[in-house]
This record gives sequence, structure tokens and C-alpha cells, in this order.
Amino acid sequence: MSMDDVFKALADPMRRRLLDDLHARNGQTLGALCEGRGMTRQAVTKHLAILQAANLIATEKRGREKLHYLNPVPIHDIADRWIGKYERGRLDALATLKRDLEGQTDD
Amino acid sequence: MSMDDVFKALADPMRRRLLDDLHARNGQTLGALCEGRGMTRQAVTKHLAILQAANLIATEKRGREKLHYLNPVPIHDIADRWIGKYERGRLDALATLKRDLEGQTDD
DNA sequence: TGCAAAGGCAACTAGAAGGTTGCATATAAG
DNA sequence: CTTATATGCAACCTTCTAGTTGCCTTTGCA
Repeated sequence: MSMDDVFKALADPMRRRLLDDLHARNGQTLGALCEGRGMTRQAVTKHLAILQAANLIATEKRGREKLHYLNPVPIHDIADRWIGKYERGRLDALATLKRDLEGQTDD
Repeated sequence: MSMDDVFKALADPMRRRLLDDLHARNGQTLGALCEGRGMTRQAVTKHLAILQAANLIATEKRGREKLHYLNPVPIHDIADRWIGKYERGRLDALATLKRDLEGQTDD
């Protein structure tokens, strides 16, 4: 639930894909989220557990199925508290970069 | 330089602290960035290498010193291309959550 | 020239992360 | 009741990651 948990959860491409899939269609079952992923169900379960620990998804048990719902709030919080900080000074920082690194390759 | 590199680079709290420090004072030397961090110079060097590989910082050699500059562009790109996607539908998703999870604890 | 300061390189280690397999549990359907 | 479906739990393995230590190179300066 900490900011670090959210960053770590977002670090894995498979977990970002899971969030993307839930963004496209919310409330999917575990089985649905496992399809076409070239990975065992247990691996996906672990990823979902990490996403849930970071409060990025919430789950609901319906009968024998488990439904998964995207929670965009922590992502918003990160954008707000951390990324925003770098964007506010963006133009200034870019100008500084240009001045200080004049002539360097843009690798 | 890929989006995955940026996410992975941002996943480590020490690397985020390094970016914070460069955000507060740009153009610091390696030695300066090592101070008060309870970690060897080589460990910090590795973190900086990862940040540079993700294009989050740029470096310049000045004499025997190495200066480090923050590059906020990849962070902006992430906020724009990926995080923005989740924020646009934020209110809708929140409403869906509330409806679907009515009565659940907000852990 | 000689020494100290700033940094680079490489090998090694401990622990975390991502994945698998095997089996157990709970619900739906016939 | 029996069987199939959907998911949970736990041990294990392998790879990556973060950190260390030890030594080498380059630059500033007396």
C-alpha cells in the first residue's frame, strides 16, 4: 500500500499487461486473466497478489470465481505526488540540460 | 531507454532518492551523490548506471569529476502514455469499484 | 616527480523475484 | 453423490539484483 509497493508492482511488464487488460475489461476472473499469456495460472496468481498488495486491484469472490477490479487511485497518487514534481520544473530542467550538455549525443 | 527500463529504474527507492537529490540540485558529482547514503561508492555508481541506461540522467566528465544531470523527459513520457490512460477513466472506474465492491473493506 | 583525490572495473555473495510442479479445497452441474 | 471447474497453498528451482571488496586508472596539485 506504500508508494514503494506501487512502484515495484509497476516494474514488471506482465503486471502492467494485467492492469491493461483490466483497464480494457474490468471484473475479469482469474481464469480469463490467465489466457494467452504463456504462463501458468499460479504465476499469474502471484502477480495479481502483488498488484493487490499494492492496492492496484481489488478482488471479489463470486461463487467459485474470483473477480478482479482495477483501482486507479494509487497510480493517480504517484502521478500526482512524485511524477508531477518532475514535470513542473520540466522546461527549466530541459533548458539546463541543453546548456550543460551542449554537443553531447542524446543516447 | 525503453519504457520498461524506466519503470524498472524507478522501482528502487535509492534510485528515486538519487533523482530527488538531482532534482533539488542538478549537476552533482559522484562523490557528492554518495554522501549520507550509508552505501559504498560502487553501489551508487551502479544505481546511476541504471538511471543513465533508462535515460533518466545524463553525465558529463569535467576533469577528474563526473557531473550528473536529471532528464525528466522519460518520466513525462510515462506519465503521458501510460499513467494518463488510467487517469482519463478514473472517475468511471471509481464508480464501478464502488458499485462492485460495496461493503468491502478498503484495505 | 610524487602523492592524494575522483572515479572505473571485475569478481563474488546474499537475498529477492519470477516461475514451475504437485496436491488440496470449494463450488457448480448432472 | 459424483465429477468437473475454478481457485488456493506450499515447496522448490533458477535467475536477477543490490550490495560488497579489492585493485587499477586518471587527474589535480605541491
